[in-house]
Amino acid sequence: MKTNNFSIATFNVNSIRSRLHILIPWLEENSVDVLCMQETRVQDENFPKEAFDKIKYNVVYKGQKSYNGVSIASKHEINDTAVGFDDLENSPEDEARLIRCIVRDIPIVNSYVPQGRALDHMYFQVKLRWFERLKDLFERNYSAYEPLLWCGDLNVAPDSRDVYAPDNHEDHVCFHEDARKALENVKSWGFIDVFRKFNMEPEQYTFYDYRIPNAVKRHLGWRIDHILATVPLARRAEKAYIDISSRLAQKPSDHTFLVAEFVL
DNA sequence: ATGGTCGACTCTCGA
Repeated sequence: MKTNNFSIATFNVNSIRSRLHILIPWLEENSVDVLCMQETRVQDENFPKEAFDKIKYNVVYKGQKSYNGVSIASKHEINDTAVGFDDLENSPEDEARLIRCIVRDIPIVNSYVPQGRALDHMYFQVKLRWFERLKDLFERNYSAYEPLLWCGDLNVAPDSRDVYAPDNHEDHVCFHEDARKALENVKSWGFIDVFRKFNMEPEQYTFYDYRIPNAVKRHLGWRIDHILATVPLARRAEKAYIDISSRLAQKPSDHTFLVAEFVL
């Protein structure tokens, strides 16, 4: 029976208006229940909602001019949408990086974690703090013993399998020990890496830098996009996989689709 | 070898 199946995907679109030619056909073909998007890079008044209306997807979003921006699309009703953190530090940028909702009674948190720029940059501290604030948000609003999905571009490769030439990237903001520990600390609240549950091999990447020639062919990528689930949901996961079609397309995104499927 | 390419928007920035 199909009725108890639940599928979710995450995709850093790197400008949603420039990626509709990939995004809309992909949704029609893959028909996931939920798609979490990051880096929409569009203000709310200019969000291409009609494209989702046409294929019968509901969509919620929060963006900023030129940078950041997050969105969740679903074939189902989207309930209890909220943006940003529920803390005193919350800023407009946070709201364009964090959106959450409930679909089919499953809470979904979609985040575009700050990249950090450089180890000695103030923004790297902002990044580390972001993971602490996420953990606080999970503790305040959710239970590790109930279904919950945390998806998005987390800008961290969790271990040495998740980046090419790991020895050369120990001082990179997406692989530095402090960044990996910050992610690990949030995971320790009660998340399972759904992709890793099914795929143990190294070199399975969700991001390939535009600036590296033939990065896909040469396996020069990063696994920085993630789908994490609390234990009661993770144990219902059936499969998870990376769909690289978006990186191979004409006018590709630098990120791929990441998909997870559950039997509820 | 320490670059490269995109996208949005100014003539540069962020990834």
